[in-house]
Amino acid sequence: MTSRADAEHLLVVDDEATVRELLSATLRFAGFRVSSAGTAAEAISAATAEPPDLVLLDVMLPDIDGFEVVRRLREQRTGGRGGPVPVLFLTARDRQADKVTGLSLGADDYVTKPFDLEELIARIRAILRRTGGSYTGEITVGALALDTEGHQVTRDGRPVKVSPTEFRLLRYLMENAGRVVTKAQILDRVWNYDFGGDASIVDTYISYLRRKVDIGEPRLIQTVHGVGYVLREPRQ
Amino acid sequence: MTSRADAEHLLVVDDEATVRELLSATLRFAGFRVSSAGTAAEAISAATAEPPDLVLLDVMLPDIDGFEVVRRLREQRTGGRGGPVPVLFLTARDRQADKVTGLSLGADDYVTKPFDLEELIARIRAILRRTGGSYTGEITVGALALDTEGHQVTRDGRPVKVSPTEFRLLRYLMENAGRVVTKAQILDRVWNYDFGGDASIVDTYISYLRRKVDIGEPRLIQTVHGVGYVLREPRQ
DNA sequence: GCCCCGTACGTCAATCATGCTCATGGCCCG
DNA sequence: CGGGCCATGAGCATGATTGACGTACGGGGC
Repeated sequence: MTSRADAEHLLVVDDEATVRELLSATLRFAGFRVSSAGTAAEAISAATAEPPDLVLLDVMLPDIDGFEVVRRLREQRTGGRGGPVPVLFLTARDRQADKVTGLSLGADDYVTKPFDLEELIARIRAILRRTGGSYTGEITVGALALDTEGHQVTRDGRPVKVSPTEFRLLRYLMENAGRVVTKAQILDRVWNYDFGGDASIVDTYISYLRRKVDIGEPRLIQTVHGVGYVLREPRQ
Repeated sequence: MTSRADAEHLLVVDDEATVRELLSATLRFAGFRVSSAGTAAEAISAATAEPPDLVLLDVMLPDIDGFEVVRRLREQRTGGRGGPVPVLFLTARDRQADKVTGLSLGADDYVTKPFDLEELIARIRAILRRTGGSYTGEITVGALALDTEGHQVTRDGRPVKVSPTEFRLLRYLMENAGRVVTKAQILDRVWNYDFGGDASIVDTYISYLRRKVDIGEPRLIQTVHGVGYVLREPRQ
């Protein structure tokens, strides 16, 4: 799944190496191709070398500010698909956010640090979808459909009401349909990274999901004893 | 959705880089192609290079005043569609407004800073519509219809009286029908960008709207717990 | 033209209602 | 027997609603 040649190409720009690496690793795992840069100058040359489909940009950089970077990127129309590169801003939660808030309404979006990685990936996909990428807002497995933009789940076309956590869990399972995911992976991706509780919460939520969305035959959410869970359509 | 080659082309002229970026990002997201300029001289050369369909012009520029810019733009008949370029003036709320009002130059319009972005986009579309664009002034979702030009809302054909803020909120929800929008997004787009208050005001206005326009079945304004709100027609 | 008043609107805070999250623990299956 | 399943309920976060207050605006009287 990682780094296919046709995968979307992201450019991560942040001066903190830790953040940069965390992001790069996560995004690569999520199936993107990722470059990174620690300064504005690096960012611009990287974008010139290989035009990204999306730039993740820390607003506060050591050399010049993020807005200036955006301007320069756009001057060179470095968008991987022809148009201006969309930019997702990374910003601290303080008042800097306000400025960016205004700035970021739309193709440009923003997230405040510390951010939730699932959330981040969702935003990235939303932007790519809007700017002509190949993502559709809908994932389908068997009779189940999940609309990420509308936050709606349907089974055989009928809407099913699910809570936010249930939604995130189901989305994760559907994104990884056919692949077994461990409880640890689920905890990492679906719950906040600072979640302190017990992993058995995953059992509980799997149970909730089964009751709500997996009541018909065939069963889609399957347990792999001692390993984890997998959502798949049994072979026909 | 962004920046198709056939999208309307706007030119943003403002000497404050922040405002310029704010506008550019927002308008790009709204589907326009956008150029920008920080001075009158830049504006004129940009308009010559690629004739815009509409100019957004700050009245107070460092080099020469906005009206002079308009005169020069029109001398060169730089309108993207043949006629004189329509201009949307950006002005402070104080005395400047009167001057612009007095101008009353046909297709032109003005907004006072601080403006809310939804309002701005609506005005832009209104002008483009008048000058030959393709936008219609009406949005419909289910039994609800909203006339962006006449500032009128009807439910099953019967008019509903809504306040200005209620109108902007409903318009935003209708423009994003089927997509969940967070309270933060609503605050960003529906309230002035310098609104400092609490996000709970959104709840309040949702409540107002429901009482006024969402009293029949099926309910169109739905709450997505922990995420935001969405206006949609339930599946049939 | 000026002032006064009433209405409408926007904002905030308090209260109430909802429903979500998560720990616990008993039972069952592999 | 360990791992998984799921019912239960406490505590908490979120949302809905309403009332109160301040202000802007418009109309009418002087």
